[in-house]
Amino acid sequence: MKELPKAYEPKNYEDNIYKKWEESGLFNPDVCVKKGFTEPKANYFSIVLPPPNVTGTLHLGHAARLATEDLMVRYHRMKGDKTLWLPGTDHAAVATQAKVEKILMEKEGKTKYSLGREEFLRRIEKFAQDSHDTIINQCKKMGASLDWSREAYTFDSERNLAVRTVFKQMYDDGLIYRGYRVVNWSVKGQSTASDDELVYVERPGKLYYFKYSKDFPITIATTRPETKLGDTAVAVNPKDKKYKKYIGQEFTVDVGAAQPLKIKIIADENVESGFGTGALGVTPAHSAIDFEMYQKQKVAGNEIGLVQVIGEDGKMTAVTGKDYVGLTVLEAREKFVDYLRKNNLLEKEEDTVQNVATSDRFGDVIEPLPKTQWFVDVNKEFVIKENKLGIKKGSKVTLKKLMQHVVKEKGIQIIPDRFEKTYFHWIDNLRDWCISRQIWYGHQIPVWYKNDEVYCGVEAPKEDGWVQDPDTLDTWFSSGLWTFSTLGWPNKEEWAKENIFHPISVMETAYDILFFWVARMILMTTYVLGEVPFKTVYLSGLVRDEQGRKMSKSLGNIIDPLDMINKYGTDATRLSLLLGNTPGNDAKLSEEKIAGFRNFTNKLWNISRFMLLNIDEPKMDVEKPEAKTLADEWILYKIEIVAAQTEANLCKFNFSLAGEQLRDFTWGDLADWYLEIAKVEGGKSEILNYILNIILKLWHPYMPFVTEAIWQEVYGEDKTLMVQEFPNESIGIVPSEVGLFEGFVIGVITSIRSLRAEYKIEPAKKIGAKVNVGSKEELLKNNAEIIKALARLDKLEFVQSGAEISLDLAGAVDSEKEKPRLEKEIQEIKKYVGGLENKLSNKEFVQNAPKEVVEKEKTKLNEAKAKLEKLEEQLANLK
RNA sequence: GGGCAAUUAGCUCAGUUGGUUAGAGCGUUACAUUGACAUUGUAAAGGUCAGAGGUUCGAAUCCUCUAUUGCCCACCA
Repeated sequence: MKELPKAYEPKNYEDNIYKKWEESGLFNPDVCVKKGFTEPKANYFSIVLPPPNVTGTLHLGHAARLATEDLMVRYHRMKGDKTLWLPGTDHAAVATQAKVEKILMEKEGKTKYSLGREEFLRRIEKFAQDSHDTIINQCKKMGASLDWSREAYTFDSERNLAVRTVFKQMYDDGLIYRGYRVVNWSVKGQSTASDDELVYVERPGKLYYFKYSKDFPITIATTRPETKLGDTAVAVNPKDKKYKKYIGQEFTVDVGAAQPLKIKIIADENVESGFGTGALGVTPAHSAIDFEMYQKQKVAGNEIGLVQVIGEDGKMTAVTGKDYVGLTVLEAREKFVDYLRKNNLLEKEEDTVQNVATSDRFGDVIEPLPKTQWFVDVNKEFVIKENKLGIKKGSKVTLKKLMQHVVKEKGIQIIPDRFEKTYFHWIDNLRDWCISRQIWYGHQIPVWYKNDEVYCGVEAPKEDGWVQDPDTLDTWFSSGLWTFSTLGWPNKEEWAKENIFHPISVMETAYDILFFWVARMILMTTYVLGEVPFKTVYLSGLVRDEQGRKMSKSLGNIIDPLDMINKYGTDATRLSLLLGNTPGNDAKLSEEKIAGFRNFTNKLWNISRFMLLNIDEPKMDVEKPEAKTLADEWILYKIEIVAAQTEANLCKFNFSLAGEQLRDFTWGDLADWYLEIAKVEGGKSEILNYILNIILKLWHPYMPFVTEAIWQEVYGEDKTLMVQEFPNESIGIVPSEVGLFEGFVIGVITSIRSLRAEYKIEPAKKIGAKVNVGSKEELLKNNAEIIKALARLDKLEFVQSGAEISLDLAGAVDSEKEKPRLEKEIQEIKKYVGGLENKLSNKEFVQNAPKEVVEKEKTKLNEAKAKLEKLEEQLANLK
């Protein structure tokens, strides 16, 4: 007989257990094969960890990723799949650089420029390394069974090679180009930002109605008067009668700045006649939309000019003349409005709400500016090579089409599927992807210049005199390669060995990076490998606070997973993230919830403790034992059901449901009912041993630490639960019989209760009836087994005599209340039967519905009829 | 402006293709507790399933509209 400590203390076990797991090497699929836990030819199952940024520490979002993925990985490992979970971290270029810059300024009062590129990068590297170590240790705290031998970094040399290789390939295919475009410029960050990195903020603004000059015929409206110094056209809707006559005309207007403006009147469909004055001042240099108009005109052979009036420093440029140059945007705005006012050109000022684009990383207002940048062309056709996407070799495709194709053709399944719509919608609106950033920390663009020559290559050109493009790549460029760059690509040998894990089985991530990351992986992988990056995308919701708010420092509502682990243990923290959620929906989390799961962890511990007290000699491998009593049959049936359900739901990604069913079984059926019966019946060593093993295995993917702790306490520290075979018991009893057993248990419990009352004995405590058992007569008549079973509780000698004479089940049924209930039920069933008969007599239904459905309906009808008879009989008995 | 969701007990949420009496956890209340577990047990109270209409023998579930909330995309000059 083994005895466990009275309560489970996570701290006494967790770190130790993790260390042992790690030392065993079993997180590595190759080791699992070598040690014989996995068949060499087993199916593979692979996940890559969405690499956490090296800027921060573990937050609940990470914890949720780790818990969910570890759940899948541990399940598949136990099932015998060759299971790889690949860890890594992200260099998060902009975020990391910004953070280090901030620290540098605060601690040393220095800027990156005063340090110089090289020294600054060294500082970042050091920061990244420290931060990396912290976050890796935190992952380990969560119990994540990641294969650390394969750890990768988005900015290490292997990944850098992959990035350069892909860049070169895309460049050669003409999919990457350098272009002069209006980009999102962050003055504060001194860098571009992609469209996805913008956050729109509503601000009160003013809409100014004005004319450029007295003799200009059209009034225009703007919220940004200062940019009007760079206007080169006025656009109107071609259908607008009011302005039609002006289209094509050219005006030269003096606006009090250095140069008079040359304004052409152009037509563009995108101009709404109803908004403002129906005419739009076109500023090609400082508005993405206007720039598009400019390009459209250019293609049509109508050059309208482009004047940059705001510089990268956020100040007015020299072209604006001595009155304006050097002024900030706001100063210039005031000055220009002043000018308009003085010259009676300002017709109206209107208060509006402006939606201003700000930089996600730096927080400042984005200044659209024209700049030469690198872009990925998503609409350019190229010839596709051999591929596994079901597209004919040699046909012409675009990156956009590839991205649409794989999801449309179900090469990739997105869970929940409503996100497919979002995905398509996003792709429809996708514009060329600006991939160059003016940051220092990142993959430098593998392009070199010499005089007017341009060279793109995986390696630098050998001759002297070439200068590399100083820009670096958007982090998502390297993240997009993550599923295969971590598996050795483009190193041929490595890739040949590791590509058995590609495509990744499941990409599990929160829905907020569907576009940033998931879409880009699809883009990159289909293009580079002609293969999908993953078969399934499982999108989790975000973790929010109790009131559904985002967790943030300013709200002070952050729950630190490490605090929770300290207080309640890792298993409880994991459960709180896994249970009570549905995919794609945000989860609300509170400390109370975690505390609740701590209670459950301890409950499982004590269930095991009790079982062990009643197991003679625990064995790791136990065949399914014989049931000696009906209670045994019932619990053995129940555990089979729950094992089957768990397996099915884990396969269907119903992680929450599976866990809840397991919990209900463990706490409800097993602890509250069966173990209580076991106290009375006794002699259950084998069955308890069998059940203990199964529930520990079933729970292991959810609660790896407590289950492993119990396992090792019982079977020795050299054993590990982690690679035990996951239960796949076959179900030997047909479900219709379960009612009988349920009835049995209820009967036993009810009877014990009343016997206790009647004979004033003290049988097992903590027993009670909670389910309606039907009438006393029915119970006695239909369930002779129950009486026999009661007799089998022979530890209570007097039960036999009591049972034989009369079981007082009063209280279970009140015939006064029972009668109306039965009548109501009969009425409803009659209706139900009527409906079914109706349906089945409907020829259209019988002919058109699938056979199984018709059969199912017939079965339902028979069942309902039987039930109806039974109920009518019951009612008759009552009368 | 376009799209996607949500609305079920005091709170947080389930509810698997429409089916008999809508569930769980937490909270509340009452009772119990000596040997697995107070990190416990048994029970009770608490729900016109947001509202209105429709389809159906039958609707929390399907359809339409309305209201409220949240999110995503686009951006209006």
